Formats: sequence, C-alpha cells, structure tokens
Amino acid sequence: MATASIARVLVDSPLPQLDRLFDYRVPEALRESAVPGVRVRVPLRSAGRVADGYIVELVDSGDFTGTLSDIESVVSPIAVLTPEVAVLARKAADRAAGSATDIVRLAVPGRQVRVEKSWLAGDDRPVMEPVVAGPVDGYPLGLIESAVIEGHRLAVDAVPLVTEVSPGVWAGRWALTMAQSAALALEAGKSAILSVPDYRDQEQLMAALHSVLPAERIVHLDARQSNPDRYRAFLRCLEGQPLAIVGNRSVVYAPAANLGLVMVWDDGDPLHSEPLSPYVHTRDAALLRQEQSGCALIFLGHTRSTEVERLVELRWLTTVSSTPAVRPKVIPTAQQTSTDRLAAQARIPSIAWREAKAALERGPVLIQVARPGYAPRLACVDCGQSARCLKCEGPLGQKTARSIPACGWCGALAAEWHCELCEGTRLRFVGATAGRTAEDLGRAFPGVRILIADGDRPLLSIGAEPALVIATRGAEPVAAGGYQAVLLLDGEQMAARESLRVGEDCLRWWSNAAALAARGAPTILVGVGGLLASTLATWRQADYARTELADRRRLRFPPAVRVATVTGSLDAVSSALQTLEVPTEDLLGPVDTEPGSVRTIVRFDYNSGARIAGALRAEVIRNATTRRKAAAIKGKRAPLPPSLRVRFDDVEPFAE
DNA sequence: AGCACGCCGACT
DNA sequence: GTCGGCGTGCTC
Repeated sequence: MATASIARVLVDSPLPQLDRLFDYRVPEALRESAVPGVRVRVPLRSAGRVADGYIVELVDSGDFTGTLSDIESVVSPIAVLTPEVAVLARKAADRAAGSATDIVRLAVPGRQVRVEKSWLAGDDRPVMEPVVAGPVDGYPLGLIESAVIEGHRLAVDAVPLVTEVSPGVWAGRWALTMAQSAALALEAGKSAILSVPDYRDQEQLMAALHSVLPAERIVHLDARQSNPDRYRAFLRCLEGQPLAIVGNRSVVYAPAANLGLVMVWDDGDPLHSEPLSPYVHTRDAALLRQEQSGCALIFLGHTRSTEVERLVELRWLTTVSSTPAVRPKVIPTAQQTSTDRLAAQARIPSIAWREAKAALERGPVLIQVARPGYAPRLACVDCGQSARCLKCEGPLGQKTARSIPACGWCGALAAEWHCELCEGTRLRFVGATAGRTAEDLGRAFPGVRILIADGDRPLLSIGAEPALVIATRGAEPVAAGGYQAVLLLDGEQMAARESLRVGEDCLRWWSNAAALAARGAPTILVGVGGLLASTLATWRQADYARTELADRRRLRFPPAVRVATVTGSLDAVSSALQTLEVPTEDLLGPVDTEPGSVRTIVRFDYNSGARIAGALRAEVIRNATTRRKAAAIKGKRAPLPPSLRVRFDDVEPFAE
C-alpha cells in the first residue's frame, strides 16, 4: 500500500441514514486531483447510481471491510469544503440532530463553471496591501483590541448613535465598531467573519468597512446574491489572504483563511435563526466555530438576548460597555388623546405630537409603527377611508379573506359596517399598516414631506432635511445626522403579541430605533409602561435580560434549558421519546398539529444536549429506514405517515 | 431515495 | 417445477 489511497467521502444526500463518511478507492488517474475538500462523483450501491459528494479526508486504510468502489470522477480541482468547515459542519449537525450535508449546503455555494475557470486562471485576484488598523472608538482603550488579537469572547454593548462613515454616508455606529474590530483582525494577518441579520444592516456595515479597509479586503457572501456572485465571493475566501467576510446567517460557515474573529450583530434578530434544516442559529454556529478555531467571538447589540445573557452569567462571555456611556433620551408616555384634533385622529399623544412638531423644524422625525400584514387593515372601497370600529375607533382587520372583519383593538365583529365618511358598505384590504397610518399621520403634520419605509418600500437612508419617516419596526432608514425625534407609536400593540420573547423583541425594536436618533434628541415611547418602558428609558437592557432569564429559569423555559420539538405520527413520536429517558414533566405534549401528526416538546439541560441529540438522531434514522412498512400495510393510497422530524432550540412553539 | 435480495402464491 | 409479488435492508 502506497500513501493515502482511500478517500473518505461525505455524500450529498438528504437521507439521514447516509449522513456519514463512505470509503472509496482513489484510482491511479485521480491521485493528483483527489485531495480533501474537492467535489467528487461516486457510485452509490454497487455502481447502481452516482452521487455527488466531497472528499473529507484521505487515509491509508479505512475501517470498511467490504470491497471498495472507485471514485468516479473529481468534479473540480478546487478544495471547496475545507477541513475546518467539514469538521464544523459535522459538529453543528450533531448538535442539532441533523445532517452534515445540510450544513455543507449552507456553507458551500453551488459550483459555477465559468466563475471557477476565471478564478483558476487567476484573473480575479487583486493585489493586497498590508492592512493598517486604528483603535475601536468608543470603548475602553485596548479592550476590544486585545480581545481580537488574543481570541477572547465578548458581549459588547453597541454605541446608540449614528455616524458618518464617509462624506454624506451615514450608518449605525455599531457598523463602525464592527468594521474597526475586523480591521484589527486583518492587521494581525487574520480573517474576520461579520454576520448581520439582513441586507439593510449589510449595507451599513459595507459602508463602514469601506471607510477602514481597502475594497479588495472586503468580501460580501450571502444567499441573496446571484449564484455567480456568491461563488466568486466564496472562492475569494479560499485565496488564503485575510479578508473581512460579510454576510447574513450562513456566513459563519465561510472558509475564512486564518480565522481571527467572528462577530455577530444583533443576535436577537429572528433573521439569525436559520429556517433550513437543521435550523442551527447563527449564534450557536458562531460559538461552535469559536471553540473549534480559538478565534475571537463578539456579540454586538443594543440589547442583550437572553441567550447571550446566559453565556455572560456562565462567564463564557465577558461584557464590554462603551465609554463614555451614551444613552438615548427616552420619554415613556401613556396613550392619551391629544388635544389637537388631527393628532388625536392619528392616535398621537400630545407630548409626542409637540416633540415631533418641534423636531420637524430641525430635521427628520422617525415614526415607528407595527409590522405590515401583522393584522391586515381594511378600507372603504368608495372613498379609501380606513375602516374603523364603530364602537371604539380601532382599526378593522380580517384574519382570513372569508372571515367577518373585526376590530384590532376591542375585537368586536363589524358585520354591519358602514363608512363614516361616505356611508359605503364595501371593504378592501390595504396592504401595509404603514400605508394606512401614513395618511392619518400626514394629516396630523400638514405640509411635511412624508417618507414611508416597510417591507415593500425599502428605504435605507435619508438626508438631514425635515421629513416625517414612517417605518415599520426593523425597516427604519438611517438619517443623516440622526433623527431629531423618534416616536414609537405602536408599542402597546407590539407588546401585546403572545410570545415567549415578546419583551426581548419589543426592547430590541425600540432600542434599535432609538439608536437612530441624533445625540440628545427625544425618543417617545407611546402607550407602554412597566419594566419594558423603564428599561428603555434607563437604557439598561442587560438588566432586563437578567430578569428575563431568571424568569425562564423558574419556568424551565429556553434558553434556561434547551428544547427539541419532536413531530410525527403518534407512534413514531412516542417511541422516540421513550428512548430519551427524560422526566415526564420535561415532556410538553403531545399536541395535535396536522391530521395524523403530533408534536411534543422535550426540554433538557445543556449538558444532556449531546445525549438527547444522539438519541433523537438514531430515532430519525430508524424511522427513515423502516417507515415504508407502515405505509405499505395501510395500502398504497393511504396518506403517508409523517416521518419523524426533530428541531432543536426552536422557541416558536412557546408563542402559543 | 432507489435498487437488489428474499421468501410465499398462481402458472406454462 | 418456476415467475413474480412487494416487504426489508443497504448504500463504501
């Protein structure tokens, strides 16, 4: 036996029973190109068919005792699945009882032959100058700097201001903090992975990065790009030069050269929660990657998620606050009718209206409203006036197209509705809450330019001129110089949502909006009192997270414990649960979901995670390989019993 | 998933 | 005696 002639291959298949390494002989002709990380085609089931896969490692002798098949071909000479990422994929999959292949699909973009040829020819490689970095502004000198160099783990409070990153270009100050941290890593000859929840954040971060790094050091890598763009960016990561790699959640799997820093902005944003199996959250993937590589890890945010708070309390993360402390001026106010008729119609309390009116003399004012489509609004077909509850003036909405319109506030059914203006009786949907509110708000501030920003009408930034910006939460544009006032109008509605995370979410939405205000400009929180309001007013989000986590501990809710939702036929679910050996009080359910399918939530302590994941994974595999028996007994046309599905750390079921 | 192997009912 | 039904199991 000569050197390493056996390739261990990860086969690209969604089948859980194939989620392991298969040994193949490397034929003489492929000895040169068959290196770890390359894409290969291999026969599966004795030349029956071919599958795609990746060589994960080369060994002298495998543990498989049967006859080995030959690798059929090496698809491309580029080692796209680096050993580091292969190990990470395995770990992430194991933690979530999923397939490594599913992680690899997030980590490695589809091959683009033209892009690959051009890259291999070397036309795409820019010349790299050494990076010179400055300090990270706004924090105790040397603290973040040494953490990045020495590979510490931090939870950093973002500075709640906006900043001009280049002439005329404004971004949240957090983006500059991230960019400066990345520059430090690059200066030390290491790459930085920067993960942000959405493209809006990405734009700000890119602008900030361009202010501290040369363009060729910045790579943008995420699933929203076209396939060629994404693959081109991906290949740049493989060039071996230190880069700042920016993207959304799956960027944490990028094949960064000499990784020095993973930094996550606003980890509480639900967009960091991966919707694809095995549903590994950016935060968890980042933690795994940090452990694996020893790189620095920084969670940056205006608010602290309960998950990060847990890690802080475990001393796994060290907190860092800005100096000097910056605290937005927040004024909580009860929902009250304004004396001004137009303001009253728009449901703006007098304090908020006065502040906004004064601020509009100086510059833009932000009004944050609830999400569009959250409760669809209705308007009169004839005159366009938004439909109001005849009892309480609340907005009317419809749960489904067929249901009777109901009041969004008091819940009264509006079966006999008629328009108060024109006596019309027919209703139509108005898509966005912001659209409806904009009319009313516009009337409350006559003569002011109105700008709307929501999911359908994205607006990333605006100038410093007076304007009323009406934005749904999370869609707020950055204003040059900051807003002169911020009105958080629908706080009551947002806080009324039934969800385990409602407090955290509201605080995050409001804090992120307040951070867009100019220094000293007022942020007015309408209609919300209690702990949430006082937390925002005192800007002590960490204290809130501590309280919240303590509550979760008492209730044994995540993230004080981990959870797994187990879904499938009653039989499959119950037999899976029997193998887990968890006390019955930690099994919530089963409850019926779809017909023939039940769901049980299992909760368990973090130190049982590996055991639970392993046991559930075994059950998933067992179910996948013996499932057809049940289907066949019932007859061909019988509905397929749903296979056993597990999902770890999903808090959505707690919304109910 | 596919595809082969295997163990019981009607057939030239 | 054999052909073929689908249930069961495996994939290097």
